[in-house]
Amino acid sequence: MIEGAPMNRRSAAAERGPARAASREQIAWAALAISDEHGIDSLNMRRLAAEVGLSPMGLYRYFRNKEELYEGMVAAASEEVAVDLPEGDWRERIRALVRGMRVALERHPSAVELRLRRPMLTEGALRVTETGLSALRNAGFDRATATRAFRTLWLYAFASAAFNAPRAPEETRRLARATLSALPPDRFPEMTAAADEAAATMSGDEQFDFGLDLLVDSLERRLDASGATG
Amino acid sequence: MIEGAPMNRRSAAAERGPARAASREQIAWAALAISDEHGIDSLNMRRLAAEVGLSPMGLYRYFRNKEELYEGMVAAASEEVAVDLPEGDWRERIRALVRGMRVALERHPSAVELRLRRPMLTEGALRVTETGLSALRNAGFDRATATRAFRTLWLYAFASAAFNAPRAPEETRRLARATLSALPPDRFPEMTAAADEAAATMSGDEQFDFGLDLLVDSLERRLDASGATG
DNA sequence: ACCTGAACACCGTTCAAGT
DNA sequence: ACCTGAACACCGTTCAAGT
Repeated sequence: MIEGAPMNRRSAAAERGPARAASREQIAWAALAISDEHGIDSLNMRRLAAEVGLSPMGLYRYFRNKEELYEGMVAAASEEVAVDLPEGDWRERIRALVRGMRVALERHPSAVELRLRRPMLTEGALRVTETGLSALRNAGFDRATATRAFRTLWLYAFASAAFNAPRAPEETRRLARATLSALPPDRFPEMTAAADEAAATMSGDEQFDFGLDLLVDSLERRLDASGATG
Repeated sequence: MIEGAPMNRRSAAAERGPARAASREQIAWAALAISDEHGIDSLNMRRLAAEVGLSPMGLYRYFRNKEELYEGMVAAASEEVAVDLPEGDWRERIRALVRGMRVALERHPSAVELRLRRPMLTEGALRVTETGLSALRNAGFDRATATRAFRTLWLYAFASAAFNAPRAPEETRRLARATLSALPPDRFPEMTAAADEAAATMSGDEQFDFGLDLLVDSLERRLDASGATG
């Protein structure tokens, strides 16, 4: 929960209209649901208002404008990242956190798109960073390295959710495979030969873990090196 | 050049109107310029038409609809990635390519945003991938590893351009620093202590190179390992 | 055949009018 | 004081009317 939003409206006038909205947060979730399913451009105030049982203008009591609604959506989505990490090895802890980020972000592609437009320092997002920094610091990284490392992992999770999670993975792969193998081999020798492999890298757990392992392996190596030196 | 667009309109009726558009590509570049500077939402057909000296409806002779204009913009931006790599060490070659991607993408933030909505297999983009795959294959990676590795590097370049290149870097850092250091230290001990370091990771070459080195170092290690084994 | 202005169906938001 | 419907200033795109 981000703030003490009014949760007591429903009892007052519940029967009228469909699914009457009770709070900023509930409206933000409804907005997320619409734009995750139909695309961010299909979210409009009139549609959202109907969804939560308000007049279009009624929304402006909860959000000053659409931009503020967007902020609420990002805040809602970032609440969903799991921050209870397994005990034990720091590599497994950080891997679990980054995997959890990706899962949550893939569920809310529109939140990723909104985050792209402007950094949003919501409490949910800060909690994730705090958890990641803490895991890395406890592993033995100095403060500067830990912050740079977490930012890199954070970027990787966002990138995977943003670019490696198409709405229709199978269709995307098929299209990519067809396009690549139809290229002129004299100018695109590698891609025509690797059409299948390239299509396979455009989504999926295997690709995600490949990159995550690259990052974590390097970090481990640096930690060992600094431990040997200092 | 992506296709043989008509380049000979200017001579026909050049004097009328400001900067009369001569081709699909020139219009796409004008659209990129507008949306890179003022944000993708500020790009509209009426404004673009005025910019290139056409009536609003005149644009529809070049692009069937706005979506097709978007495609043209992504195609134009991907032409700008440098694919002439330095001779020598594969690590320097691949680093140069990924750095070049980031530079080009940062110049065209709106193209990154558009690419997010849908994969776009333009010739310029495919040329970049072909170059990267070729560099990795020549270094000795097998086909499957080379494609997964390039996809990871590709993701990293896009993520850096998308999330680590704010329109106003200094203001973003200042805001982040202020927000983080104002957090309650009992619940956010790491972030309040690392506010300066965290703000520094939100943009800049140092952060970019940190992550790029993590990836390239790991790849080098795998190459050595596979060479020792096979 | 080519181009265009008026028009239509939207959408975010203001504002005066309701209770 | 709270809510809302009409209205305004947009925007993408259709379509009939111009040349």
